[in-house]
Amino acid sequence: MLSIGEFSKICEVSTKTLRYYAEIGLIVPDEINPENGYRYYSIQQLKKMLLINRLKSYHFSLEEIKGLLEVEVDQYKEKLYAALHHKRREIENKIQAFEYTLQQMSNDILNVEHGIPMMAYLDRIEVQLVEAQPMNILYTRQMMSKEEYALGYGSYFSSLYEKIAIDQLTLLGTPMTIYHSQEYNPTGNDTEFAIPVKEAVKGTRDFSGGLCAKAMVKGAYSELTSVYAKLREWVDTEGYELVKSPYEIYVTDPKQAATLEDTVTEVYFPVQKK
Amino acid sequence: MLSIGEFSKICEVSTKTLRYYAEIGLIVPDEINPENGYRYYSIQQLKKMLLINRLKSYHFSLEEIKGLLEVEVDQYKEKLYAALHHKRREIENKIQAFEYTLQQMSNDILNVEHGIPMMAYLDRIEVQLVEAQPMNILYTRQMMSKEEYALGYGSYFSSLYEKIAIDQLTLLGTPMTIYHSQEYNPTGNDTEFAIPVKEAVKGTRDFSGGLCAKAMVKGAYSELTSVYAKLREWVDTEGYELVKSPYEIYVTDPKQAATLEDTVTEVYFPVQKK
DNA sequence: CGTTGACTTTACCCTTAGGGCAAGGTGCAT
DNA sequence: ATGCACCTTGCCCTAAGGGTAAAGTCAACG
Repeated sequence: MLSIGEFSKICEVSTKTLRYYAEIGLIVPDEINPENGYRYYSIQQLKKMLLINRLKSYHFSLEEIKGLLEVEVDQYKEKLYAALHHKRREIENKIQAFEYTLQQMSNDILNVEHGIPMMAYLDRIEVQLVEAQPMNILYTRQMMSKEEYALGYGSYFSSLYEKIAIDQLTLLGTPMTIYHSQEYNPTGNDTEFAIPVKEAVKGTRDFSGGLCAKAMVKGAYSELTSVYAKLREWVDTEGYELVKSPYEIYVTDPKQAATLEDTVTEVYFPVQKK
Repeated sequence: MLSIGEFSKICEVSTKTLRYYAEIGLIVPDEINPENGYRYYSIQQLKKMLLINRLKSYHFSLEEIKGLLEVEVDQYKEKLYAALHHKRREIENKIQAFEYTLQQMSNDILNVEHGIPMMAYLDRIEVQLVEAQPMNILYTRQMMSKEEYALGYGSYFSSLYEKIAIDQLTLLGTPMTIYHSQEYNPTGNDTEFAIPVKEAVKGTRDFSGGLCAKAMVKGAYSELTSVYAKLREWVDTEGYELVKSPYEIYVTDPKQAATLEDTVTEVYFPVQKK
């Protein structure tokens, strides 16, 4: 039997950590002296502790590790296998996210190097008041979570284009997205994908148009939230109010644009004077 | 002036977050109604808030962001530039660390696929009692933190080899490291790098040898801590005690070994019967 | 046998970046 | 006047321990 100090030195974890692990039931000393409360660990527990350390180094949470260690023997192998694969995916995703961050950063670093303040582009966003023409649109509408958003964005337009091709409809504009949810809801947003067409067949509807505050975004979508902020600010300070769902028009088809830099998106806020 | 709710919707942050930011002084509403405590944000604060959001997306902590925003105008550009570069390095390091983790994991995943328990290698570590021969070693000794460790590990041996070449000394063995610190200290450890040589010139000393518990590690160093654990366990259960500093001998010169898999390291614990 | 120093115990507060909930006060529209 | 949406403060919660304090315990040394 090893005292907590000996055990901690062998495993290279602090005694504090060992007490914490005992508290949460991750690894409880094999023996506790009932007189003085001293913890004693067995040699067999060494292997368990080293396994915990390894799983920790793989970024498993203590909760996850505990769950894994409590699995019955006959399921242990499968569960461990699944957990490792799942964690690997998680880490790969984190790496991807970090790499995306690096990309975003590099843009701002370039700007700052050239003496351009990071948020300077905000002042270059121009808002205009325009009268949007009513149209007939082919549409599909559903709730979308943030993940589906990045994933299936293109596929909805694809199915619309497919229908246009099959029914031999006449294109009258570029694709657009209409955001029907009042506020941003992380669990899901009521989103409509649409393409203007000439023929008023089934699956199409009127899109009413009207007075709109309009802003243009060139390049990456990452600045879109800022454009929304800018539009809302404009609507507020100019004494208008939002009366229908905001929408975006993808002037250059994202699938066709050679580089991301060339894409042009227009954001519309249907408004009226307060 | 915008109420906290309006401001929060425009910037896409929660009101809770805005109150928290006011509390820590990151962004304080331009006006607070002294009668009812209502917070009112100005249009100008929008840009600041959007900048905060962007810096947050670059994984700056709120503390760091606050520091950046408080910098005087004449230093702002340089500080921001430095901070962005520094953060980029941090993220690159994180990616590297994650990629290293993936490598480590892949090994265990393979094992589990083949039905080998993850910690099975522990049982294959063999500990022997050996009598180490006394030697004469050329040495250099200093405190090393964990970072220096990974960094300058090779350079210390390089300088020893250089001395051997210049003074035309005769090599009698492969390089070794002696750990003089009793316990692992994160801030720095008393570490000695040495190479056995024939000639007892200045810069060399006697290395006394004696009874040792010895274990061998093949391949990656990542399992070294387990080997230390195993050795300590062995020393404990067999009734020995550590009497001098543990040391490692790199049987295959790390610089020469074609692949990491081929490297062989021996770990020695000088012991005596209790 | 007594004392000292090393080791151990529990208990409490601290960390990040807010989320959740409750109780109570306000502003605006009907 | 009433209702409802909005706002306020205050308290407790998160993950994985670190730091410190006060008090009890162990083993070795003289």
